[in-house]
Amino acid sequence: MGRKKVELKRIENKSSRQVTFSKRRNGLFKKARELSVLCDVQVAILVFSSCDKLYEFSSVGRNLEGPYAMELTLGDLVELEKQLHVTLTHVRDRKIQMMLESVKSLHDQEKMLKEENQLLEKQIVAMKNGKDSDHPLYHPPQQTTLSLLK
Amino acid sequence: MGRKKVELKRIENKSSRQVTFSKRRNGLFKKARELSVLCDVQVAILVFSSCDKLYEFSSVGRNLEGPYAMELTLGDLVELEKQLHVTLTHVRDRKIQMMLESVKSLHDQEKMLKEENQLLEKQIVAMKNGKDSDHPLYHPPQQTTLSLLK
DNA sequence: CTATCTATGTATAAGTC
DNA sequence: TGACTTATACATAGATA
Repeated sequence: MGRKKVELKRIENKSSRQVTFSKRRNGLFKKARELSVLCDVQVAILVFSSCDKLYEFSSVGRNLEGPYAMELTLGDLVELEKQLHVTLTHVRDRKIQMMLESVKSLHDQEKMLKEENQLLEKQIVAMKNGKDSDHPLYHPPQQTTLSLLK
Repeated sequence: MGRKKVELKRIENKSSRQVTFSKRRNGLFKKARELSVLCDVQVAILVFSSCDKLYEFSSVGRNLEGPYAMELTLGDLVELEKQLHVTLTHVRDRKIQMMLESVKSLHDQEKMLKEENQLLEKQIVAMKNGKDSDHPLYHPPQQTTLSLLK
């Protein structure tokens, strides 16, 4: 849509890529706004530049102008939450996955540590049984030791 | 962009609204794809029709096609992580927060368990020193016990 | 970088099948 | 319903300031 037909591949020249980004981003948002209004739908767009910037567009709140603006859009929040959930799911979010794995790993480690504790306690019991009873002995607390180490 | 200039307001005729929705939605997604490719950015679009349908577009995974698909884009992960962070911050995502708390809690518990283990080992050492040396004793492995419990 | 200009490529509203 | 067609409106690449 310009003087020349543009090839569909990454624009290598940095500055013209930046210019194109700015132009087309605005164009995209405009189209989104139009779609939202014309067809009475909600549109949200997230654009992540390769640097670190986030550009967002959202039609949420489109109908919230005027006297009802302050009415607190609980529905909108719920909607956003749904949207986010879907986004996260569909964008194959790796972070969630990594965190889930992290959690799992921690659970595993926790389990191992608990087993180790049991082993050590058994060791202690075994040693206790194998010696004189007048020795000062370790009495495992009835509560879990965890709470004591708090 | 058609035979007539269109007014920017909700299209009242249901069927032409549907037609326009379909056309413009595709157009929007195409534009998004182009923006994504040309400017090397990631774009996600969510469209919620007034009924209950969700239409999505996402450029994530754009660079994972072809022979390099398996090369694992660490950069993409980092990117996603950054993006996600920003997104989550912006949209005040609860899920991540809960997971982070869960992770923290597990870390805390892990720390406590480790401390407990140390305490128990000290106990054992103390008991060992307080008795005859010809007793069959527990020898803490040089490797971490964790690996043994694997 | 930001803004504007304009030739040209695209998107799409209606129309037609 | 879609799938094409076509006339037009719109978006925008490159140039220029």
